[in-house]
Amino acid sequence: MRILLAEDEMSMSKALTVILTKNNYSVDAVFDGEEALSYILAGDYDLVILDVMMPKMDGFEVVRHVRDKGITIPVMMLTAKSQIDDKVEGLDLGANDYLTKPFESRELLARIRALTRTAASSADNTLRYGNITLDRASFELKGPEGNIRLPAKEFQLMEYLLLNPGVLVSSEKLFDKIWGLDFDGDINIVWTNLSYLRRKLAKVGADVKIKAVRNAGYTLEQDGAER
Amino acid sequence: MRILLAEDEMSMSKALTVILTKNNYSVDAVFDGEEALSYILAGDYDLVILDVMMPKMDGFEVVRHVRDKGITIPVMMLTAKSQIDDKVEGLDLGANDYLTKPFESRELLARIRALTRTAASSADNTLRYGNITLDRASFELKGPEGNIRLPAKEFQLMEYLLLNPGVLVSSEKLFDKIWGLDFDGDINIVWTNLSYLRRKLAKVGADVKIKAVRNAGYTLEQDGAER
DNA sequence: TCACACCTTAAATCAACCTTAAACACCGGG
DNA sequence: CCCGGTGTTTAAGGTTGATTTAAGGTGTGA
Repeated sequence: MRILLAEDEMSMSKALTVILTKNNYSVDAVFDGEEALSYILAGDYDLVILDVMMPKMDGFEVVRHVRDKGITIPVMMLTAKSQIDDKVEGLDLGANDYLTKPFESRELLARIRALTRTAASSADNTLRYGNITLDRASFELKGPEGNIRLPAKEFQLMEYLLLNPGVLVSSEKLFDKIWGLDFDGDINIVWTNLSYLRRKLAKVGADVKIKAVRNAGYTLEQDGAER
Repeated sequence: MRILLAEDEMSMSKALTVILTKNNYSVDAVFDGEEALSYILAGDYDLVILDVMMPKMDGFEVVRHVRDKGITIPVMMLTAKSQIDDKVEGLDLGANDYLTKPFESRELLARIRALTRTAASSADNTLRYGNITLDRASFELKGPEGNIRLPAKEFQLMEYLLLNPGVLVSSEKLFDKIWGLDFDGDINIVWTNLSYLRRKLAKVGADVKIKAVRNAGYTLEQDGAER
């Protein structure tokens, strides 16, 4: 899951980045509204966290521009103010949620989960497909023959595939989604991590596999199940 | 816009109904959790507002059941309590938003707008002709007797022909279009790939064929159909 | 029936993808 | 502060399947 964090106050930005990263979100931090807007337009984020008060363009402005472009990405607004008028303004302009500082990290994380929840993800924060389960809280991959805790990159790969089961996903998509636009390594990194992930899928006795489609991408599919 | 309101306290329910109705929402009010669940499953609502504390089944339970059925309708939870733990629980169970009583109607309405703001668009990415279809996302050629994933070059040939059904296309045109002007191989390559493609068309039971016109090119035509 | 245009097949080549291992970076404990 | 462990990235060689080449085949019109 990729999150764009737009927060000009450095200590807050750092703290949030640490919290989010520890929870296996891949975070890009920007420090003013204009940067935020351009990153949103260019990048492929699952969520944007916007401070209301920022240099150059405030959070409200950013949201307005984003929505004007028809982009429906979930936006969470942060502010020190707690007046209802501000909340109403933010939500009317297209923010999906609103959090007032100070807040607890548990609440932040819970709200992020709520905002990024999709049809494929269940209420108890686990993803299932075939005989495997991915626990998004503990990052554990569970199968009939054991459980393994996945490292961040492999977790994100598995998560993305489980959110799109049976869908063909190009390796560039995975690359952008998990390593971000500014990572300048080789696409090879995707293959390597998929390889590690496959080994772990085998180890827990999964009946699903990550199938490569040459020149096209990957799909997660269940063993004896031809659609 | 249809809203299901599940709130057992009569005065609150009345008040909410008035507010929502005034704002052009059509509201169905129910007064316990079981009722709420059966209405959600039966009805076609754009949003559900759920009180946490209700007779027979509380709001958390209702959400859990709804999500277990794979229903992704936006849910807003209402509660008198304001502890973070409750918020976390509610959001984790699948609610999309959370509002603590008492609240101002402006905030309620703003949050409803945020939750029901939707944008969904999906382009149909398949080409059809005769009894075959070509899925441009998955590179699959589908016919009555089966599906085959086409390799890139054959796919491009098929795609070009399907975009110009019945039109006479010279082999030079295909050559330039697919292999590019700087490719210095033989025109033979087109014949080879057309040959492979024809075999696959036959395999999926297609009623269309690629007809060669001596000294002119090719046309895609349907079996017994002279246009 | 000859030449030309096109077809088919199979083998050779090439690119994409996989796997492994080693290098590197980071972090918590001693 | 150093050390070992964990996680991430780079690099290199292997495998597989797509692409291209090449060579022989078939049909058709002059």
